[in-house]
Amino acid sequence: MDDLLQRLRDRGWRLTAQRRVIAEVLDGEHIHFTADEVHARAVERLPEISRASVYNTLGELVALGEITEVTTDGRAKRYDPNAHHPHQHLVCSGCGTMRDVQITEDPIRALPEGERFGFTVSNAVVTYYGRCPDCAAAEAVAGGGTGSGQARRTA
Amino acid sequence: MDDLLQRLRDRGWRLTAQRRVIAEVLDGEHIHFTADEVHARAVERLPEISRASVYNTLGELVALGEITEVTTDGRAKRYDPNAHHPHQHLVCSGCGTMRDVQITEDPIRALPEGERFGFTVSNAVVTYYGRCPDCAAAEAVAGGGTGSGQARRTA
DNA sequence: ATACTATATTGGACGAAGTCTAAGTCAAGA
DNA sequence: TCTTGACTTAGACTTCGTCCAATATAGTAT
Repeated sequence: MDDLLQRLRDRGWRLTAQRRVIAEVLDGEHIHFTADEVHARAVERLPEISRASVYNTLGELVALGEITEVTTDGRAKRYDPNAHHPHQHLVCSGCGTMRDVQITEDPIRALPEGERFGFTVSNAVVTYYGRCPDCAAAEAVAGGGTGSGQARRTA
Repeated sequence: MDDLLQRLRDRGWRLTAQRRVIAEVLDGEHIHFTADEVHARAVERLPEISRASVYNTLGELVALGEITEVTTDGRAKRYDPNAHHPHQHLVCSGCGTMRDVQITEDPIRALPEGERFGFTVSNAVVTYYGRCPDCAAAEAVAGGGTGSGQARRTA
């Protein structure tokens, strides 16, 4: 973590209390927080920190390659501190929880030359969706619906 | 397209002018529109159609499996009418263009049992990122910058 | 053809997520 | 210590999407 702060200082970052706290929050957990979650935890240590600073700092860390932005569905972006080890994500379509996973093959090899349309393909993001044990259990209790949820609003 | 409307009627859909127009818009193009783009095009044919109806109808079509919702970045969701042929997406990180692509392997098989953490994995989404020929050419002309741009806001 | 009713539509209020701005603050170097 | 440009802040604003009560209407029964 000190590594992170040192790297940032080396790149000309001004080290403010806000940035330090945000770095600490990201470092402490292996969870992928949303910006609001980062803010909530930062506030515990530095009550006057603003949402804008959290957004600014997260954006800068992404631009510097220190963290990765993950957009799974239409919900809030999540920030993945584990940017230095390539991995994919497994997301619960019930509650949105996200886990890092390692896969056994390079997905880029599954894309044949004839399907590249002249693109220079540099990156593949694989996201797995499913139900986490908790949500699966909650569903089993709630009764045997199809599980896809919310086919129609109830007006 | 009549197929689509027929399928929907068979499933008990009430066929309204609004739904017909939305289906027509989706059918006409191979582009993946946002909800607002769908609305804009629907308004041309049925000026009084509301945003709410577009959102409702798109949501229902997704729930019925007739179209697919695609979220690439944190922006508006896009709707992919090509839901009956499984495919993945190739996105240009320069201009955002998106193409449908077919891959040769089932990505779910690349996720070992030990990496599933008790989840019931039902779906895998692969998104390839790269440069389309146009953007690559533009870069070559513009000179050798890193191209990732915008490291810091200029206050 | 008419009436009926569950379902669909509408506009607008509301909410979540994120961006922007102008004014004030402060870390780091001279 | 002084200076200054980078950083932070509050809050207005934008975008995307959802929800609601009131109204309209497709499809069916009569």
